[in-house]
Amino acid sequence: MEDELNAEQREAVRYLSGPLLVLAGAGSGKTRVIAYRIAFLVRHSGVSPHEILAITFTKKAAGEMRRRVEQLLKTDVAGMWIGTFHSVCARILRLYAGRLGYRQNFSIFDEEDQRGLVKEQIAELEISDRQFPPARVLERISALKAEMVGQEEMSRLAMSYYDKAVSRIYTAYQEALFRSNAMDFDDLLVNTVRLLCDFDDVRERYTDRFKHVLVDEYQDTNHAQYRIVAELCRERRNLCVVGDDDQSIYGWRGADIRNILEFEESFPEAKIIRLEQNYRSTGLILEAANNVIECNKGRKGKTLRTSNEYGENIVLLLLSSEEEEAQAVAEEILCESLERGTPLPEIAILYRTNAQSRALEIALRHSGVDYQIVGATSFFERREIKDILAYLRLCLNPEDEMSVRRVLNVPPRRIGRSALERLQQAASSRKLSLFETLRVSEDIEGISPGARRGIRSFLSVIDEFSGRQDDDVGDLIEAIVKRIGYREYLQAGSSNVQERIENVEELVGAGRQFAEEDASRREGEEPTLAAFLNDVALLSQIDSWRSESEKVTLMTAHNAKGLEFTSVFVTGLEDGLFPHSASMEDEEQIEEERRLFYVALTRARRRVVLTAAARRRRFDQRGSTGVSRFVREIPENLMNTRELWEIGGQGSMVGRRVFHEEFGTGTVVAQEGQGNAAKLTVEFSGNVKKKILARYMHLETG
DNA sequence: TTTTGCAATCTTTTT
DNA sequence: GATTGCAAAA
Ligand SMILES: Nc1ncnc2c1ncn2[C@@H]1O[C@H](COP(=O)(O)OP(=O)(O)OP(=O)(O)O)[C@@H](O)[C@H]1O
Repeated sequence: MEDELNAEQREAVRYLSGPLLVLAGAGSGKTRVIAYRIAFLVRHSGVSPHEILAITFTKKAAGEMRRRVEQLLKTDVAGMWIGTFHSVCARILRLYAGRLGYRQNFSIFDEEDQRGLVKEQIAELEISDRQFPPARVLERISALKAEMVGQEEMSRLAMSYYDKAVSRIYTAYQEALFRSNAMDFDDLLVNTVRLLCDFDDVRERYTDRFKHVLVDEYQDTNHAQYRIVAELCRERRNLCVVGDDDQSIYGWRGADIRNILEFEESFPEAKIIRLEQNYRSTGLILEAANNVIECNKGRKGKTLRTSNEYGENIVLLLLSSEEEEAQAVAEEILCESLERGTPLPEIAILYRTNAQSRALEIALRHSGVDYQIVGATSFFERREIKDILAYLRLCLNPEDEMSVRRVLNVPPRRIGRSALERLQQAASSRKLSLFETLRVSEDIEGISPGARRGIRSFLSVIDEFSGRQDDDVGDLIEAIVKRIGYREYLQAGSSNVQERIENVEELVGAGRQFAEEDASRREGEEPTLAAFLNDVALLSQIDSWRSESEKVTLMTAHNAKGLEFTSVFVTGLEDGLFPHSASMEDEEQIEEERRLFYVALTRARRRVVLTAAARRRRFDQRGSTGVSRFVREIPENLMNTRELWEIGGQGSMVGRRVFHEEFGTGTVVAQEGQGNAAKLTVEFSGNVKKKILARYMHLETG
């Protein structure tokens, strides 16, 4: 088994004398170290799988890791805990949430729930939601939680008007969550830290159990996650983390790159092993990627070499519009697949923002290239699915206010805005949860008889099914759908009836499958409704992706983290898009964008194609956009540029920066005609104006 | 109360 | 260019 490792990897696999950081660049076999290390521990160090905790970035990565280890050991490792921080925390909290005053069956609020709840608090506090957009406030709250700054601390620290308002919202939000017996994503981490710190017996249970802890993608952990790791390793100190500071791309959601940069300070006796051999990419791709990432400051600094072939140049395609860019990508993919025989699943199209997928989809469909999109609206985010899930959540936890609000009147039960308002008022004046208020709604004035009947019928549904939480999940879903007449409801109203009904059937199927799933994949956990809801709430976008035969994959660069493809297309490489304009004011944020570009480049084994469009339709009318600065950081001799853009393309060139061989750089002030035949009036430096045919100009790329 | 239609606002990335 | 929010009509 060990001959599939190089000397440094082997050292990392075998090192057993305390905290270990494997710090290494892209494609250097870090993830492989984790898998082999687990196998090594089990086979040669007498560690039982049951005593190992491994953290991956996604559920999908966890599944692959488990499979890899089982392949190496040729036995199953059912007892090993492997999953994301969030799923591991949820599992611990299912047992111990009671210690923190929650009830066992707490709900996990997804982003939509969170936003709704924040919004509600803002309204209740009579704060302007124009001045404090819920999404921004939520971002802020989430960042605070990731940093483990509690409400009390925040209210003490808040000095500015803005922070004081955020602090009040934060407090109200936490109280509302607690009233709903619910946790958001951040609470899962924060509450686990509290549990491990404040309850010795709980901590001991897990520190006794987990003799070894391993963490992949350590560069994207936040402070709360660091605390969890630190608590779990407090005594044994058998910790192995792997990561690459140059691939830290989640700073914007609270990930703290210092976790990896300052690992030695946190764990003073730590050993650091560097891997310098890249097994994934061609020499040229690596050289390009290295040149880009070297523009960042404050790095650990790493060497990365490869003995793979040097390979072919990167291709840079410059197009006039988003549509042409997409078409060019589609054509290039057809070529590649026909001429070189690259299988479509070995090709990925990456982009900065999800919105970019649209044009690509149209072009691919047009060219008859099958594709698969990661992200977008996933199955479990569809309205009909979330409706049913809300009922399931209520079976376990009727205090879940967001779910009550979601489905109290779905299907319609004549409980409209006025009735809901009454209920809400009564709830807050009597200090009851919304659900409890429903129970006593008979004594509440101003509710129409129809609405009263609706409330009774809603309550009877919930009562009926909360007694049946132990049913097979699939059966339970089917029974609920029947009981509330959900199919009929869909049939009567909405668009896409067929599709929606099929989705409901698929959910029933997913429930059945969950109930039957073999125990090893669940690490010995029972297939309870709570476990099902956990799973669903904590799915990540990439989890639904399986490399499918004869399909190219489209996804954001973020989702491509950790993956590899023979051929990678990185699209939309314009200043303002990648790097994104929202990140362009701040040097640190630009560096994160650069790391993201580095991640994108290093996904490729053999071929990289970069594309940019001169014009792009966007509602927030971006001004002059040139080719991304990141592209210009790649040495020119490593790229073959194909300028396929028509300089005067469709639409106006006025305001664009252009370049002329003789006169240099200027700005277009007027245009007659279209395409390369257009006559452009260009103002060059020193107020020199010239009228020149577009075909003699170049679009300024920088 | 529900449905429909228009308007405003928004997208950067996601567990 | 779509989704969500709000107002008016049924
Ligand atoms: N010692 C080795 N010999 C041959 N191939 C290897 C070796 N180690 C790793 N690889 C291969 O190199 C590729 C990258 O490995 P892996 O995904 O573990 O790297 P990584 O450092 O986690 O990458 P990244 O940080 O870019 O996600 C994989 O295809 C893996 O199979």
